[in-house]
Amino acid sequence: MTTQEKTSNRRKKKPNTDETSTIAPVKKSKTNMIIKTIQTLVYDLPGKVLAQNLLGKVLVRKIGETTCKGRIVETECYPGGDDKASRTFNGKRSPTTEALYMDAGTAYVYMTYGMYHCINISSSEPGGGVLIRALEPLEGIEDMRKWRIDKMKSKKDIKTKDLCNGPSKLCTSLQITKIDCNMMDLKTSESMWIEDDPKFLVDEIVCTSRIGIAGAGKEWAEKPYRFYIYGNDYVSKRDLKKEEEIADQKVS
DNA sequence: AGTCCGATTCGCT
DNA sequence: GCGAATCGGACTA
Repeated sequence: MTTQEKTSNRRKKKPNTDETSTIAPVKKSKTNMIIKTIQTLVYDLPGKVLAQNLLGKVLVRKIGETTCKGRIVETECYPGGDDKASRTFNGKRSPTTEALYMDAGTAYVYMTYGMYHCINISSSEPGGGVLIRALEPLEGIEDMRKWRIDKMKSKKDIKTKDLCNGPSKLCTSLQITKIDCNMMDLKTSESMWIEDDPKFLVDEIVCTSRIGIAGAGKEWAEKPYRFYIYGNDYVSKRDLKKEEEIADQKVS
């Protein structure tokens, strides 16, 4: 099957209307073959739910003939409204944040520190989005490495583990830029989308505070709006104390 | 027109 | 661990 055929199949799938799960039900036919009803992901959910649902899913990026894939292992939600850390705090609108007010499942890509990009996926709240903070590289790894090293002065080698363990690292690795990807509809785009991976089970989710938003003040900086896959080695910053607590619970 | 600053990363100490 | 890099856009006057 060509990649184009795969893409067209993917787009024919029916949307999942069950808000509590995005895992496809597995049915058995008369011949006892397993028929899997693969569904497109549901994006129209509150950021806090979407952020957790996205864990374990696979972000796919096509650049020309190259396909890169990475499993989403770390996210943060920025729900807007009274969240001071959100760029859409108090419903503030500007040309740059417009993607966050668009249909859930729209990519919001912005430049930060004058040289890096970050990607969010808009959620159901007006002005709400989920930041993708880290991926486990799965496919196209050598291309990711090449693009990352190209951008560095030192040109020194990068371990696979370090290719996508940060929001701007993953954008560089997957060539996600504002000019190419902002306002992209991930439900219909042919160059970037998210796939379910029903074989991959998220064992446990670690929930902790968001990173790099001290300026928003203590109350909002401490909100438990960051989520990552427990024990995962591709996460940008692990909270080992939280992980220990989870480990203790598992034992008892 | 001028100022200020960031949802980060890199390279060096 | 710390400071520099680097620039678009929001905000002020």
